[in-house]
Amino acid sequence: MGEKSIQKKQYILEKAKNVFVSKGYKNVTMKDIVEECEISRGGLYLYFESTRELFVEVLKMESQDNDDELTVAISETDTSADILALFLKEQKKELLKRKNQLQVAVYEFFFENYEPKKDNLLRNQFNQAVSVIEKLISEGVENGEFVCTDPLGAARNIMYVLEGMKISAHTMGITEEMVNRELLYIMKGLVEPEE
Amino acid sequence: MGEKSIQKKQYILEKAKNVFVSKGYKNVTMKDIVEECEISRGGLYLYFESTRELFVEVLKMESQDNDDELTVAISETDTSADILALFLKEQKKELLKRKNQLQVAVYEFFFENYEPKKDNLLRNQFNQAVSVIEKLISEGVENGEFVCTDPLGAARNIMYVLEGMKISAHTMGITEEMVNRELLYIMKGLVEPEE
Amino acid sequence: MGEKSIQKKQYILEKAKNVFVSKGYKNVTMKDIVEECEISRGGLYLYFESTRELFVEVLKMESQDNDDELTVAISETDTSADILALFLKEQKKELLKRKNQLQVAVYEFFFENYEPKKDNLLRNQFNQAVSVIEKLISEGVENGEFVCTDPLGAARNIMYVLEGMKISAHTMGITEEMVNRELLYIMKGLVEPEE
Amino acid sequence: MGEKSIQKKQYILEKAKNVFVSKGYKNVTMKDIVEECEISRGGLYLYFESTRELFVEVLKMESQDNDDELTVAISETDTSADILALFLKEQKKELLKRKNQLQVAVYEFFFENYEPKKDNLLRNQFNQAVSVIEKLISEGVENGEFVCTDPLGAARNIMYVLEGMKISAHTMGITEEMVNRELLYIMKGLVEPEE
DNA sequence: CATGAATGAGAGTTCATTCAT
DNA sequence: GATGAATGAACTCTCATTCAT
Repeated sequence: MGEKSIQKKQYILEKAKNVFVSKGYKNVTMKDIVEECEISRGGLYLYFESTRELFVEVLKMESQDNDDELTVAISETDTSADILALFLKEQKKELLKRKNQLQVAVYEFFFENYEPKKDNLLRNQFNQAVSVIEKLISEGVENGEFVCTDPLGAARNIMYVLEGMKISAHTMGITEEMVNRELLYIMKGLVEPEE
Repeated sequence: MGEKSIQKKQYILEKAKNVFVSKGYKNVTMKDIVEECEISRGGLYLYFESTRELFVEVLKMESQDNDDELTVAISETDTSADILALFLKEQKKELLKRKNQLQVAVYEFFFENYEPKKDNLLRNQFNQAVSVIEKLISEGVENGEFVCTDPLGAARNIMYVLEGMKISAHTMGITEEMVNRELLYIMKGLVEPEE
Repeated sequence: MGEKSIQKKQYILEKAKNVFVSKGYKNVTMKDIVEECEISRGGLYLYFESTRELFVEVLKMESQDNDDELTVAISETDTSADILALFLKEQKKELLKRKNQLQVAVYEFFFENYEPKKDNLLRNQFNQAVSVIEKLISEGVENGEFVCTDPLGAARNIMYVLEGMKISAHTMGITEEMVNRELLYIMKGLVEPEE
Repeated sequence: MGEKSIQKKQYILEKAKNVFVSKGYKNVTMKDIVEECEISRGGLYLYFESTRELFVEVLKMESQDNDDELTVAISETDTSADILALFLKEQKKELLKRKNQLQVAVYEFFFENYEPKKDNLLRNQFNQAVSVIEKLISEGVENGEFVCTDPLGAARNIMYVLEGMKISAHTMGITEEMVNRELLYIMKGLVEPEE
């Protein structure tokens, strides 16, 4: 497959992402993709043979993009608390933009394609985020910004709360106020330990 | 529709629940239901006109059943801490039984049928659970079992963690050990305040 | 079948007629009839076994009713010209009441059930009407009201024009003005012979 | 849709016409068309999405064909009376060929799709024919072939008689003799005015 | 007689997938 | 590589008709 083909593949993935964003995963048909891309039915099959394969590739593309963003952001900030705050702010932003994300499609995809044993992208991302947060909290404790006897536990707790809010946003709805309240509760737990 | 029909309707709902449990929501066709019930195509349409309607009814049935269970369980126990522990134990049990629950179907259904304004079953259940937990914590604080300056915040935090674990169970997998770890973290936050 | 049954049969036919009037012939299902009658599905089959049978009976009932009406009307009038005018006025009334007649159903029925050899209700009615008109014209000629050398031909011409207007009313539409114009043309041909 | 597709579309319309000719309009299903065309179910839907759309197209095709025929025929004849006679002869031919025409389907279609306000194909054809006949009669009067004080009225009368015979042919049956008789009556009215 | 639940055939429609060009 | 026509399986839904009660 020449360079030209790689560009076309990329083009298809961008268009496919739009479709998954607006229709989720299960609702998407090869026909939808073909129409969004304005290519021929047969043409699509030269590059991808199912919506599943398309979604996997879209996901790879996305996770690559996200990693890049995160790295960039972190490199521009200061203290641990600042970085954690920034991280949470990013999460909040994601949580609140409705109708504009791949999240539902991701859920639908993993419902069908959940693989406990093999590499699970979501789990890896989750664990990675836990590590980052744990490290931030530990550093924060060291330099006196945070008070916490179990940084790992706290990090996991934060991540599960975020996951909880993420799914809630799509099933029962969530407002900015609600997100703020939860994030504040978390931060208070780190800076103002209960006595 | 006489009494006999009501029984049949009930029968269909039981069978339909099985189907939703094993196939989720979106994958289910009227044909699936018909085959599980071993009735004729037209026969099913006498009672329900879409998988959507079937699912709504299954959900009503389930939430009724759950309310009953909860009430019964609570009436048999003692202190606030005990009740909270029992509640969490129940949640844990739910979390860990895989391939045996409606949860995925519920998610899929609410992705499609999310209604921000009107009565949202999931939100109502969530809020109800928050209230119960808040009350339990408050009572626990009063009788010295717990230490907590913000019972409502704590209750919400617990519920979001549970939601986070619930969705995680279906997308990245979760083990008993992981659940225990989280619940322990929560309980520790209530009984052993950080110093 | 007792008297009670005959009444019920009559009841069903009245209701069935409503359905045929509003939906034509081919669109009507046994279900439609059942719903209009508010009886059970099986109940209808005790009396009629198809929409075809129902329609045939409705038609018999109707043609009986029409004969009665015609007789009554004629007995109350005077000269031949008057009677012919009355007859045409009746036809005009029928022509112009849209959405309120069996005519479309009749057409649809005879399209499917046209029988050249056997007794054909429509042909009989047509021929009968031709005879009546012929007689009226002849009488009119005798008493100097009309001028016509071929009363039978004229009668047939009139009937075909009426048939033409009747079908036109349902396929291309017809207005009162248009009907008046045609009837006037016909009457002028009888009273003011071209020189 | 390339040239090839247009040919196929044409092919389907020809076959569909056969079906409409033999089964009328309402009785025809997409399956009937598919079988007549010997193509796949899905294949038909590539070109037409309903029997309604098919029929509309068949009708367009037919009316195009008819216009062509008429023009050709007229250009080859002489006097007004000759042309009128030719026209009536054509009508007679149409009237008498049973089981070989679209007429019943046309009626059924317009029963359902009668549009009083908008362009109504049948009305347009009717009016056009009236104009032609009127002109022929007028010309005939001018050159002494016909005697008629109201050419327009006569033209309309003729067309309604033709319509009447057309519908009668399908509901009560009509023979060549009957048609001849009516046409003769009409012609006599034009050439031998009553005294 | 009367009911209405139940059946199953059949119509409509959509798409994943193939394949000749 | 690319096209898009063609296929056929699968699903939804509706009714005529039957039959146990």
